[in-house]
Amino acid sequence: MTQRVGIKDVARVAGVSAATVSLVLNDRAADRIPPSTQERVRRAAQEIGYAPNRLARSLRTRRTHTIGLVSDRIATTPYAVRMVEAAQDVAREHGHLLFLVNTGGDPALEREAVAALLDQQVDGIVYACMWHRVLEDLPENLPGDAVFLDARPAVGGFPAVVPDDRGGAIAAVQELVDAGHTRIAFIDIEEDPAPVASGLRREGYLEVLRRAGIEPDPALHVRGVSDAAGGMAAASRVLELPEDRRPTALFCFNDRIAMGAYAAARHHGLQIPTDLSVVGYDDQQLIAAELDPGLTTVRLPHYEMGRWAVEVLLGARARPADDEGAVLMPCPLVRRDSVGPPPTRGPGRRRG
Amino acid sequence: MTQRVGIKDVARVAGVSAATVSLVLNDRAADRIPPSTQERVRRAAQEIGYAPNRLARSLRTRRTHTIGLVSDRIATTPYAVRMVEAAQDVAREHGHLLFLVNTGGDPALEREAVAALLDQQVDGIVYACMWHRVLEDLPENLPGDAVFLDARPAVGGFPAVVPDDRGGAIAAVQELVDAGHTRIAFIDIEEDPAPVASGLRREGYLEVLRRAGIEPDPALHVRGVSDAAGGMAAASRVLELPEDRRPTALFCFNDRIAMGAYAAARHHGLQIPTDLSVVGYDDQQLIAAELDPGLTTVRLPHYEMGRWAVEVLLGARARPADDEGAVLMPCPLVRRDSVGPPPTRGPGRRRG
DNA sequence: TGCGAGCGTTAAATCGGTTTAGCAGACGGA
DNA sequence: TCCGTCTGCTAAACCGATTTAACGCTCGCA
Repeated sequence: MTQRVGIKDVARVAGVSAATVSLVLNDRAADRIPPSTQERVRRAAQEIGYAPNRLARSLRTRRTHTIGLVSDRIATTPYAVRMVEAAQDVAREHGHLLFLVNTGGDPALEREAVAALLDQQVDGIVYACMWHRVLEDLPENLPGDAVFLDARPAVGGFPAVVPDDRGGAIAAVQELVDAGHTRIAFIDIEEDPAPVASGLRREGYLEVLRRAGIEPDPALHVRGVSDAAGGMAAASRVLELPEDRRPTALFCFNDRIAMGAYAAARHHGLQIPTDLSVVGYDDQQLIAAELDPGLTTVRLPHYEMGRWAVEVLLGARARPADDEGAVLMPCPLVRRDSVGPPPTRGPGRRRG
Repeated sequence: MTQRVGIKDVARVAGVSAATVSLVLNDRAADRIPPSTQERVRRAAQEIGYAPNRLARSLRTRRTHTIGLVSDRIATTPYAVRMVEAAQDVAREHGHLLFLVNTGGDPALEREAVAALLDQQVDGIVYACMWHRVLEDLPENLPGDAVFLDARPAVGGFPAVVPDDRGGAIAAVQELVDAGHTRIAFIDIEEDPAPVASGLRREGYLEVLRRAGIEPDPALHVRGVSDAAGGMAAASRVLELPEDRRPTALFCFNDRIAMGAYAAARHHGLQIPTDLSVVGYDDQQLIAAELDPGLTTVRLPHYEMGRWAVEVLLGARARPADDEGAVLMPCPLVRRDSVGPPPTRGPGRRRG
């Protein structure tokens, strides 16, 4: 695993000094060294397969061309994995290597991870979370130029990017309103404390209703445990409402809830999308694309956010001003086959 | 992001030389330096918050305490993500940092990634694949002490770990036989070339039938595209067989296929597990645990394999002998609720 | 002949540690 | 008193690159 050939070997073969080799290979030679010598050096390097020891280089230049991604669990759960992919892609595009550290959210481990990365002289650190979070306590050794991904520190001054959950919810619910629905339930998740996304998506939901002049019905906002079983239970509750209060469409907090909603619909003999329309959130490939019919949902822009974070970190994208707050990345609607017009025979439209 | 305090600062504060500081902090002082001095040095280091620059240290010691994980896509797909988690865990336990590189399977990128890691002087490289694969061509610059994860190089000499697909299939099908089934279909996937796992799981399937004295019925081995729709189509084909040839149990190549099999069962008015038993493979949380009823499946030991690979790489676990071939990691059966005895009224048992 | 300028190249310092060889001083024994 | 040993510490080399200051040479010109 040791580096065989060094710059001195190249120098010897080319019949010049190590300094010349360095100059040539780093294109600092410009007009100081004649093309003939440059050619000789390059050929020698090529010939003996020279590749500079990046450690030595970094020690001198104080730039390692490495960055660290410290996350709670994103690299180890199937949810937000594309953020890692994006981070890696951008790193590679800029000739950087990516250190990955998972902390499981343990503050002590986080501190330790940041310290280890700093000891390695990384050029920058991205602090990423699996879900949209607001962070009260940060590792106190986090460098000032860290960038936050899918998380927003309570204190200002750090660039941060989070999904536009409110906007995504608006798109989702608008899709249902556009299809003619007026009785739209929001199958939220039950968690304490309520996740940031929950509040924001609810806001979006209410916003669309308001714009459409639909009076929100508190009975249509239910909560369930965030899995298919929970979604099934919660969805059942609204589907069992008396016919005139029953929703014709469900906006589900996430795709797993939606998966449960599908089961509930089956249970109640309702066909999707003929009798009931469903929209999810997250666009989880393993669910949304595999359900039958395919689930219309909102995509979390993990890849885009990952790119943004590392691009800002590496200076390839302008750092937002300190007082700008977190950047909101749009969540696009992904249309599949779970939305249709409300059933004509069913609970009719009231105002829409 | 620069390191403020260096070893010289500690030396100055403690009133000794840098050499002494180094000796003390690396516990090479033993009996050469009196406790009082050691104490003084340590206190000074603590006081000014000294942490050694790992780059400089590595340059001298020729050990970076970093390893590289180059993979096709594991870090960016929800499937085998736990391998990354394991790799990271083991790395941390041994005081190492993990470089992550995804190549998407592109040989040029792979070569480039390996080169970049070697330039960084990593202590070792794990070459990982998303699925159990046999590799014909390796990046030619891969160091001789690389370890393979979920992949087996065609050439020998490299430690490698893969899942025991044959054993997992045996456990799965045995579970069905033990429940009393004799007509068991294998819903395989259709891919060209056939994945290694496909052949191995088929072997396991046939092995159990043989042991149980059940004549394999070629009509019960069908293939479909590897997603829920494909699984539904393929499962439908066997469920539409005449009643006396129809299977009472399905062994599905993976959980997505099984998800489709659930849909097919519903379509044919069959209740799981009363009318039809189903076993999957992979134990994909998003599917197996969320289906209703919960899917009995076989777990791919991603975490265990990831640990194994990095432990071997770091010498924490004995390297298998060169002629041993790939290590087979057991795939445990995960019992949930999709297996029951065959229906009594249904297609009866023939020999079992 | 002497001098300055420009050209091509390199010696040497540097980054921040580790490691080896050895120095200075105290002490003990002959 | 002298020598050897032991104790406690440090100077200096080293890892492998980058970077700066400057050297030697040639050439042109006065």
